[in-house]
Amino acid sequence: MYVTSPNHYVDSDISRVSRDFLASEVFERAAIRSLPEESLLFCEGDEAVQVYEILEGVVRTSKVLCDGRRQIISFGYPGDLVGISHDCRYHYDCETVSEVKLRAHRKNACSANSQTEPEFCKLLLKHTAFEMNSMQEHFLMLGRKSALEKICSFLVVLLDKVAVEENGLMRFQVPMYRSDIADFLGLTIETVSRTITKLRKDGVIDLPKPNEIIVCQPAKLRALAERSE
Amino acid sequence: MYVTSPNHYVDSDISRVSRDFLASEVFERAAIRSLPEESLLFCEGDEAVQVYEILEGVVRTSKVLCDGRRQIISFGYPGDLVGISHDCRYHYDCETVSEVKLRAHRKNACSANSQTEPEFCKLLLKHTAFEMNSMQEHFLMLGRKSALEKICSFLVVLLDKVAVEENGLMRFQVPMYRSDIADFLGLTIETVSRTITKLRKDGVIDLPKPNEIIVCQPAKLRALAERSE
DNA sequence: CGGTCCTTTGACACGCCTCAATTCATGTGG
DNA sequence: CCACATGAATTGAGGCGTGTCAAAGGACCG
Repeated sequence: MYVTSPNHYVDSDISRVSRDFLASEVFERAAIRSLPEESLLFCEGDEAVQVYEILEGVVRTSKVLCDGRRQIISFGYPGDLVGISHDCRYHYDCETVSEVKLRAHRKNACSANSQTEPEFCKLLLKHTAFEMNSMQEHFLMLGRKSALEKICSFLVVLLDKVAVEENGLMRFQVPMYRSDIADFLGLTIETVSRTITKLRKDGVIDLPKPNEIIVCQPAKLRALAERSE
Repeated sequence: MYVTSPNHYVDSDISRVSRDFLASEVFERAAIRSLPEESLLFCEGDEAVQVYEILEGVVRTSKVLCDGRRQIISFGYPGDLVGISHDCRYHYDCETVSEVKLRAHRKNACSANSQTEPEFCKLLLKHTAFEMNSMQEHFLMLGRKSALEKICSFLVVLLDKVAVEENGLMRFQVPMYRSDIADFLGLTIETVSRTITKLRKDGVIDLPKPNEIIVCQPAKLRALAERSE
């Protein structure tokens, strides 16, 4: 999952398409695995044999600098693929945020044969090309948005992705820690917390629990995601 | 071109591979075009018919927010591909930085047929997967590095990519404006200028002209790219 | 020589970070 | 069922890095 601005040209069915296609029997039977929360799926540098498809739960992909600074690349939700590699090495870490169920496909961009598996290659291509668009949107946010805009953009994405209506209000879970959000948005934990508190005090959102958000004013949240004032 | 940290697993031949392969006669004869500096190649939203391969010169790809804030996604150097799209729309602008010669290929990720052109699809896949790695490195920089680290990382990439030795010192051109560098690194023009001046005063680099850099202490430059002090 | 555009430099403000303490949520053992 | 421990989230005070605004310098060109 990447934080994207509203004026993008989304092929909104790509993840569904991916899921259906991978779930089909075109390829070898894929192994389904379950992992508890906060467990490591793979590391930067590991041999990238498999591509993983998230079926349930949330994962995070990240890179770290030698001094410990971390940048979370993306949060992977059901339907997302992680681990695609062009050279049979993973270039980032992947860990579970919550309990996760996933399907492992024993082919990758490097090992797939374009002659015998053209459809698989085309699927991976569409997926990576689509993901690149999302990453480009995320660039804009990391490089050019304020803390408030970043947090609001992040919440808007979750709102559109996983929120459920309840008494006319949209409610959703935030399964990741504040530190994950901070490392995803290029902020500190404290700034994330302060910004969320500000949104709560302004009546834009409500926080029944730290990991649960109710959006009281979705339009305002979306507006704040675009410009600071 | 993305700013990358040194501890990445690079298939350093990918751009050469791309160039050789696309230059071959496997596909239809591709049109070669020349463009003057500061001209528009395509816009976000345009129909993405073609993929472009840079032969000479430098291009920049960028996205802009409605209020004018801009983020440069990448600088494209000879051997790079720009314009790959999964849904036949370009999702960013592409302009020339210098005079540019390029080859236009009349196929894209969306229009290519994986059955009849498996090699082309595989090539695009390898290219996009490779570029995703570079973008992930760039995330780390945008989100977690200081101005000094950003500038040094940027200069190190140029050093490794285009510098030539002269009297035992590495020298290279910086074809883009300070504003381009600023929008690429998520800084302001003034901060870019101040940081470059600091590097000059510290004796790490020399600036015979604003657009020409001599690296006096490459090791120190590389060290500064990793940690602020 | 004058105009234009880019770059550099300076003064100042402010947003976010740092460090530290407090509050809160959750789980455990008595 | 309630103290206590643990780890996360929140809140506060203060400093620093980078942005903002403005002006000066420099390169290039007609």
